[in-house]
Amino acid sequence: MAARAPSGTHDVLWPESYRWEVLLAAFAAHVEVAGYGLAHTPIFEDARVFRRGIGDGSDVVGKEMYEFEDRGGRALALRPEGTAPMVRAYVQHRPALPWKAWYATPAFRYERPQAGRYRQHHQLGVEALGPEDADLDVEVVSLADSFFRSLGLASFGLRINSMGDGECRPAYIEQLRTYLDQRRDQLCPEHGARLDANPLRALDCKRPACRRATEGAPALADHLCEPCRAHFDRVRAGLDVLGVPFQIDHRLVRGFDYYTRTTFEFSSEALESAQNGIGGGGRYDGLVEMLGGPPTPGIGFGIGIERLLLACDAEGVFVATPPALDAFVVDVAGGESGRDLTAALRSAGLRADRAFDGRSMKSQLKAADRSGARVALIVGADELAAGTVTLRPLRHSGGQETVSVADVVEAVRSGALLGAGPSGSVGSIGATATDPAASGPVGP
RNA sequence: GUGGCCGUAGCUCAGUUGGCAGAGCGCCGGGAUGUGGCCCCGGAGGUCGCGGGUUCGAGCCCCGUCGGUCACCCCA
Repeated sequence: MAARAPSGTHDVLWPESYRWEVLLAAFAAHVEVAGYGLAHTPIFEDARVFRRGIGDGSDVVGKEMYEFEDRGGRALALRPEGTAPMVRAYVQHRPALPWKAWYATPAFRYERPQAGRYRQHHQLGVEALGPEDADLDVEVVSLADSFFRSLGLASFGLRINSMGDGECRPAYIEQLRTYLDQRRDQLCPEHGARLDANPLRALDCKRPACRRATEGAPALADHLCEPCRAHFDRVRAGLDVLGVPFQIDHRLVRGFDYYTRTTFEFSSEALESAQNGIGGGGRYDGLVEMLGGPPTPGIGFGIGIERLLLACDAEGVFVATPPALDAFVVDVAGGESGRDLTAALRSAGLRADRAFDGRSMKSQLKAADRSGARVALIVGADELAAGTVTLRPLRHSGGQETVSVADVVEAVRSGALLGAGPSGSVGSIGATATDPAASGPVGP
């Protein structure tokens, strides 16, 4: 039996991995101009970091966490999400507030894989700690929205809700519990049983039974205390002014217990599959305290890279094409000359590859063609004797040219015979990357 | 965790009432003396996921198992 990646995990190979590179660079650029700095935290944490923050009763902690004991008997867990570790890092190091950080990380959940759902997936996200200001909520939400749009996405929706705070939520939960208690037999088995632990979950349930039973349930937004109501109003007004379209969704509860006030979720409308949530987040004003820090508000979002790219595929946007090689070296005269020429090209900053194993010229040229290089540099017995190299364009049918060894690097660099100069070194995104003319082959 | 569907070459798949394991693409080589793509010829590559059963005989039928995939729940 050949070895293979564990269930629910996947490899990202070239050229798809190039797309990931460009995506990460784009995200970094997008959030760093807004003052967010990259933070790396461990891929596993003391399991209590998640139990306390996300909540024992949540699905993610209760049945999906990858928990293990290390050789020293410590209870650890692979991170199921990005926020709790970042907040743990804040509590431990106490950087100055406001603390604005971003991350890119794998996340692990033991679930049955399906389209758009993995046991190891990858998230991009930001966290902003300190301000209670509703304008920070607006900043964080619009940052995600504008990032999606910068990739070319257009078919997605944003839903927002307010979860209230310690002041108003307990009273609302009692009201909801009373309402649902009278309809307990109508709820689906799972949420009927969990009604006492967390009745909010029933609002989020998609089963028709729960759906019907919660139809006329009181909405949290109608029971917010004055500060929470004012906060929510200002968030909505800010999004309106910035032109970020959204819908209020009273059922939007989300699966982590730490959320307070603003919660939000982005869904692709282009994805056919069931898992169409491409990003989500919310405010977590109590989380820092739960992890042993001083009362400190915070808000953040996470974006699922795999789902985001699936959504891009569905919309036909964010097509990142790796830059072509500048040259491919073919040597049928012993190999020394080709070896040295390849090294010289690379030292000069050009993208160059070559053939190995002394194959026939036909074979080497075939490899040159497949490589996507703009030009083949051929060294045979004649060139070796004359101290020259033959430049053969590969992207169009023009003639070839003989250049002295000393002039080869400059000839490739200047794009002689090629109809264009050498390719750029780093990919770009958005309009540039989605425009085939900008990243496709060149030539007359 | 539950359910549907599917496991044949590197990839996509065909394989008739059970009777010699195939195609396309890809890969390697060749098409005279030094030239890629298009075309032509040839070649390599398989424990038919694995284990049992039925049968003279199983890729095909039966049971189990593992894997993949989609869906539920939940989430990125």
